Amino acid sequence: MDAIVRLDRKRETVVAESSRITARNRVRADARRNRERVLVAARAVFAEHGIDAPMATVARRAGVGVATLYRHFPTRDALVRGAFAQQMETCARALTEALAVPDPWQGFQQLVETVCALQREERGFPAAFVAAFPESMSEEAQSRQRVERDFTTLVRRAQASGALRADFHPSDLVVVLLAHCGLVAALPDDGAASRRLVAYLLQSFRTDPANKPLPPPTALTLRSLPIATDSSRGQRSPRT
Amino acid sequence: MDAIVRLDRKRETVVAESSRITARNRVRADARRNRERVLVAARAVFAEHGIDAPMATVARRAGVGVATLYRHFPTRDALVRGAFAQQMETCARALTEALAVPDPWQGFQQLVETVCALQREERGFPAAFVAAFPESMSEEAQSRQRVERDFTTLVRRAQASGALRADFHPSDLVVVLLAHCGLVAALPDDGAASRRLVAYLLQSFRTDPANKPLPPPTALTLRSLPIATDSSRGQRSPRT
DNA sequence: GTCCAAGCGGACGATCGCGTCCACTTAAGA
DNA sequence: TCTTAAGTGGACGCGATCGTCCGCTTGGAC
Repeated sequence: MDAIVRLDRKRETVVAESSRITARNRVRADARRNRERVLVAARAVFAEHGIDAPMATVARRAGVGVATLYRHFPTRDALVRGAFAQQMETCARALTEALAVPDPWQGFQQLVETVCALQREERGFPAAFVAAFPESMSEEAQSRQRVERDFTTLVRRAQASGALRADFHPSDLVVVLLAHCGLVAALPDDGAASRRLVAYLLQSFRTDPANKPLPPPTALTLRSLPIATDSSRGQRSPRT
Repeated sequence: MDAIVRLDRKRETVVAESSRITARNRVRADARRNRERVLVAARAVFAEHGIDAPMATVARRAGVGVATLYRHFPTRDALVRGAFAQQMETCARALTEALAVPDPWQGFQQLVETVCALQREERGFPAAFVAAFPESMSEEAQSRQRVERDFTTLVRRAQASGALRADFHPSDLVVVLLAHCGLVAALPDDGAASRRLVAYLLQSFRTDPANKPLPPPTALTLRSLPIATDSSRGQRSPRT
């Protein structure tokens, strides 16, 4: 494998394509450490300045050079995906767990609440979730298809049990998640608004609206909104 | 008024401050025309590339120079506000009209649906709505206070009539609008998702869920999402 | 200890958007 | 028609971000 054309710059690519399998274990310790540092820094910076924050800011926060960052994550998308891979996996796992819950409605409810809680707790994750959707939720198309099939199964079961309204459509999950993403992205606060929205939506999904008490209302008024202050504006056009 | 200090550069400012009232009618015809052109172009460009689109793009689309644009709208915020002032006024008017509807629940429902329809139809407006919230919905703090008071009145009435659930809080309107903004911003499509969300929420706001049929579900699946395609990515990081 | 390539950092040129400045154009009153 | 200042356009300087390039450092095999 070493006899292949060595046009200097091509070298790296060739190695990457041909011998990554054998080199897997030969990744330098400092490289692995730096990669991890970058991911931690990326989550912090993205949470603070939004996922459009300058790559250099992430690098500085991580204590590495920009080149190091670009080597590990050639594009911003790759970095975003890397930074929130864990959260994405948790989402996927939540679905599996939901299917395992005996009462299908409880499973359904738990799934929605878990995913929304995840979005509300990790700042920057909602934006990443929305931006990377087609590729995300899992790495490959096949896996995505499985997620879809599993969720449909969950919906069918919950409807069969009589708890989930018959006209709920699996695509409504996307609607809920995107709306929720928008809400938490606009309101980086304690999550009261998020909880409130989720409670409302879950109630309207039930066949029998048992009318459980809602979580407490938010302190929002039309005039005392934390939006468009310097901090949240930074979400859109970040500075160093 | 002409005898005031004329330090060359100060001139414009002085005139603006002292004689704008008399000059109101003396605005040149071409200036007014250009202003209008800029507004039209701004709406088009914002709809296409998001409200972060380069100012130069708006100017080019309007067929004017950048200086002209900056003269009429010194900041991006001013331009955004100008571009969507009409929509903002429509929102405010919708509240007044909702109060005039005999059945308070119908008024409430109509208000939510009107505002959401507006957000869904004018691309770029949702982002402007969220970004400019504290200043928007009306020009002055006093006016904002009136909006808040009127909406609270509407809510009280609807609750007294028994149709709106007692634990609905006026701040929930903010929650609904922000969530809806997020949804339509993420999904620049035909509005099916928006209608679906609004219907769900309105149902969960009712005391007696008459369970009217929902609007048709969206065609969304977990894998065939129009998000993160080139067109919607342009919403976030616009190019010329 | 020696070696060497994987890995590293930071400088650098390119690109882009911003907002100002200034010389020119033109609307509109006399 | 003449005058004039309001209005215009585009070039330009500035600063920020991008992603690459290249010489140096260091992990780890021997």
